[in-house]
Amino acid sequence: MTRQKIKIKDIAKMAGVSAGTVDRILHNRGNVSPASREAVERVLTEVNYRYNLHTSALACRKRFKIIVSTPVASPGEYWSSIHSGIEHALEEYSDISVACEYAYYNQYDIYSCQSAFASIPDRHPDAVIIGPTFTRETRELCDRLDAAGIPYLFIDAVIGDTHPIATFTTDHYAAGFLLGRLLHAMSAGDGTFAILRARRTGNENASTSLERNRGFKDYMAQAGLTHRIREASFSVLNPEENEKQVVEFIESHPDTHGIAVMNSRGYIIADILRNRGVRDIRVISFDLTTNNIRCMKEGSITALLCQRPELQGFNAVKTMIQHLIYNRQEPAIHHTMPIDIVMKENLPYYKEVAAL
Amino acid sequence: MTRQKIKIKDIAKMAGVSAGTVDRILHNRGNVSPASREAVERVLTEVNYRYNLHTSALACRKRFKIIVSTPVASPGEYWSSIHSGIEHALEEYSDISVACEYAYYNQYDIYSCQSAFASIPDRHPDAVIIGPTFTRETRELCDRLDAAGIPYLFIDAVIGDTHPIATFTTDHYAAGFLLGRLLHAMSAGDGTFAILRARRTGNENASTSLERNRGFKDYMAQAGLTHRIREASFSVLNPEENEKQVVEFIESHPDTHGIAVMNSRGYIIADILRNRGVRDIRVISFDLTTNNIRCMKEGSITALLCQRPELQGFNAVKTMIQHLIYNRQEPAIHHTMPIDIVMKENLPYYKEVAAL
DNA sequence: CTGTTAGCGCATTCAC
DNA sequence: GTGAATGCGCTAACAG
Repeated sequence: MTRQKIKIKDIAKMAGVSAGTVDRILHNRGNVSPASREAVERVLTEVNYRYNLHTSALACRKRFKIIVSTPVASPGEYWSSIHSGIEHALEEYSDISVACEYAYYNQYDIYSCQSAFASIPDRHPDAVIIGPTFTRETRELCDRLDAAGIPYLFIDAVIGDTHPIATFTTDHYAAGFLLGRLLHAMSAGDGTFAILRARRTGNENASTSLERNRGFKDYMAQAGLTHRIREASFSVLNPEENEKQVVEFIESHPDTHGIAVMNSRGYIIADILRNRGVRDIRVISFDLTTNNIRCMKEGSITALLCQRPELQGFNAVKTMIQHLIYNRQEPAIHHTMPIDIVMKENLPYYKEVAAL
Repeated sequence: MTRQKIKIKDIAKMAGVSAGTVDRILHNRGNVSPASREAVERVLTEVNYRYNLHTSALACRKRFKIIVSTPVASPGEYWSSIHSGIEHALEEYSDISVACEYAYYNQYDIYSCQSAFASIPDRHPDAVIIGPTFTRETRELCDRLDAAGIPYLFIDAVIGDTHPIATFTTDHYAAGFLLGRLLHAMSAGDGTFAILRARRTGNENASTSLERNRGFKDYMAQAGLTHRIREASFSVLNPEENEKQVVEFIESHPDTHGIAVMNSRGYIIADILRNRGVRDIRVISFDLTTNNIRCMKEGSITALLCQRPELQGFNAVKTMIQHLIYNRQEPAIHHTMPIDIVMKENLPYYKEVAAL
């Protein structure tokens, strides 16, 4: 069981070649004879060589610049958690010379995205981490990065027809389905379920909530409850208007048992209900944002579904660093993050950044 | 914002001493004049020195031996997940020379624990990771380790009057409370709730289930439902006896809406119910064991509460490595793991070891 | 195409 | 108590 740590020199010796040759083969650098390649590759199948990221980084004496381009992060909100995961990873890998620069855009303003993306290739990053919103703009950026040979990966959402080295997302459909299941499981009797949709000016990246909606409705259909779904929308930007609409909805649907809010704006609904003294409607929404946490502590939000944004950010940086140092083409891995069900009782233990 | 990376040489220069002196102060190795110490310590309060685990490990060229002593892990069960977290950490920190040796014991046999623990100090480990069961035996081991100056930490449970460098546990009380909340939220009407307790020969470490029980009952009391709790026990070792008892219980309590199983044996109850065609009783239990996962997929277990065993194992090793390399007394940190609520719908995303 | 060799950056350690 | 020398595992550069 004492599996010795295999080093490049060991492999070289076993294969009857030199360390340099092994290095060239490991990194696909070419300039190797078929005979050497074969010898080394046979040894590699026999031993369990784990290459050493840190010394490797030490020796290659490069400094890497990663540009992170995501929607602007408001403190306490979703993207801010992703960024804290990114910062956490930079700490964890602080022995490797990586610096992150940010290129934020306004996720409701396509022009801001265009201008943020336009500058990225000119800044000559070694890699780019993209939190995409607009399909066309993202695709254009990716085309330019592909052309320049700059690796990139997606975080939170994926845009098709691109070539990321990895992706980190949640299965939003499954999350919506789960929301349906939870809301149903927690609601007795014949009440109805409302989907309250946040209206927002501009081209909001709706695909996330659309997927969640689809999942939710599929659950309800499967449970034979489609006829018990009501739908309405409320405005994020106009609180007064908003409150009126929500109250109106509730009053005209007194049999509402549960409300699903398919983005992180659950607190808006929860606050309105609380202010009106309505306490028998369950509200389930998404993401551990400051406001949602407050509402959960107050009891006005029953549950939140969360997608480990810190871990996404952390792993994005980790993966990119490994790619940059190992510098070898590998098939992209698509990571699907866990969906955590958070309630008042297990909330306290989700605060810390999930380690590692 | 370009926080420069501070190195030991920088500190030495700032304090007007040599790098060697800074190193000795950082690691509390003694042989430093008070003047130098003070100078260096003042600099340390001013700059944010992050010491570099990997170069440090590289330079100190030591091999560490960690002994991991836990209950025997059956494949697919709780301790096995902890061990996979440990193995994962060894991979992640494979640049640092650490080897783990195991010293398993049978958690139902106090003698096996005694003999496993007895041999540990003689094997001269650099550190010990303990998954404790028996209070007295553990305390004796810890005394010997304390005397020998060998650091240790606890995983999964904590024994008092000891001096671990860190602990990793779950708040079992909170988990029991949450289980009560969930079971209640998911059960309409006036049905009753059953606590089915697994009976086991030998001195089972009951403190975990006791805490869960307490939390569960406190939730029920708070919700004014104490009178709706029923209790019974079943035998883990005797399946036939077992089935008879459970069936009897169910039949004599036809108003049972939900069953809480306060350890990972939920599948035993779920299987019995399923075989009898009982489908309207919710079963909630603990841990993502193979059998519980199967039952959740089949729909016979409604939810599982889980405590990230992989992460516990991972972080235990990570923390110990940092301690060994940094080699400096720091106050013990007691980590409380998140309690994950896992249902059929979010189950698939919990399979992978939570990264980093 | 391959072997050799000189660092990389840093913490440690050993002669003074 | 100091400062210079050492070496970790790997890569890059170069001479063959």
